[in-house]
Amino acid sequence: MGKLQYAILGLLSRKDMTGYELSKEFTTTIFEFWNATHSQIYPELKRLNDNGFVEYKIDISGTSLEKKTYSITEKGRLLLMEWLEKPVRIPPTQKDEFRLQLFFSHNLSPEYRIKMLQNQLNQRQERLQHLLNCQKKFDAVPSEHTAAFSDYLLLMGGIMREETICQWLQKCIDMCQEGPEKTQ
Amino acid sequence: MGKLQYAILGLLSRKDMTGYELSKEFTTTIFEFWNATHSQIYPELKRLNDNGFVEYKIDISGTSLEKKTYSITEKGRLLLMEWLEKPVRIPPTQKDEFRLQLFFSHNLSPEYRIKMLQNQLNQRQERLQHLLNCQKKFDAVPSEHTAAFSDYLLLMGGIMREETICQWLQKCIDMCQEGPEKTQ
DNA sequence: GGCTACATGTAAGCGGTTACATGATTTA
DNA sequence: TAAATCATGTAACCGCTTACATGTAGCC
Repeated sequence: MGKLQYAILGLLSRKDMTGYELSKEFTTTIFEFWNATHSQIYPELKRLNDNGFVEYKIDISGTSLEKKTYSITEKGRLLLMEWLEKPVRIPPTQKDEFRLQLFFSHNLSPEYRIKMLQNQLNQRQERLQHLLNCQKKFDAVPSEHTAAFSDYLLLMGGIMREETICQWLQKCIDMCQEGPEKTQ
Repeated sequence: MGKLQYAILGLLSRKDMTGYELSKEFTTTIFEFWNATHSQIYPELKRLNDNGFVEYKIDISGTSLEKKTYSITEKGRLLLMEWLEKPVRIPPTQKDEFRLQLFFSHNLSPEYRIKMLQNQLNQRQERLQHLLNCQKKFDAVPSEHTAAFSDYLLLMGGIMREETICQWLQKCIDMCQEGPEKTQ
């Protein structure tokens, strides 16, 4: 049932990697929609190996440092495909601390509510800028079936999402400012 | 550090409630951005009570059924305010199984990729429709400082988010269909 | 009388985070 | 030679889910 195994199998389906390299992939490439640290990854790799979904060969770098380079097996590829073909129900809840705060913000002064909205807006604009910079690295839309095509779709989704959140936050700020101005 | 306590304190700041009623709030009112079941709520209420953040009085309904109606204390209100005033960093990762699948979808046939995108689109459209129905219940924008105003802002955000996700998914489908058509 | 909703708890297990623990290699 | 990075593991703890467990009240 655990999803981490599919994330690992998926990454290994793109490229053979060590546990260390996998953990870097989690914090750099796919951190927007999944993450894991080495303390989860190493035990999971052991489990996947025990069940025959991955295998590894040991490389020696330098004189004695052992590296386990993992690759996905045919059995692992079947498990990955099985999961990919299974339709996913969108979860009813996406936990979001900021939204929770906003929901209870009637306890706050109007200035403070605007302050917290502005703070979120700044952070979202920063993230949007970062994603737009990532998009610049693509000089054209990658052709289908390449791994880069999926990257592009996900990046596009991220940009659209951040843009909308920024619009929403701005609209919230505007609505909060309308009130006091009218009464003055 | 646990956020559940703030969710409970926030709900109790709106209205005195029993643990049972709280659990219903989680599954009906705020389920979009937080959730919890009674097996988490009851122990948490006990902890909050032990620390003086909430208190309760026992009501008897019928002849013998005991209900503990909880209310937030002054100390609890201070803790809630402290949290509300603390700026929240947006988390780097929002786990999303569908995006993870899409990221590895180069292993899939083009038809299957479109199928999974279409499936998500259907689900998102359904949710959007539901949120739009909720919005109809507001015949006007509630005035600031009322609890309903926050409800409205959150609902607006949900609608904007779902609309954008639908647009994104549609765009993904279009881009996946462009390729094959060209080659035919 | 039977079903659904009301009402309150505990326990086992899982996924995930943080900290503990060790050692080699590379680079400044 | 000291620091950063590479590399692999384990352990304790926490939040959350699922299941266990019990009993009352209201409705058909």
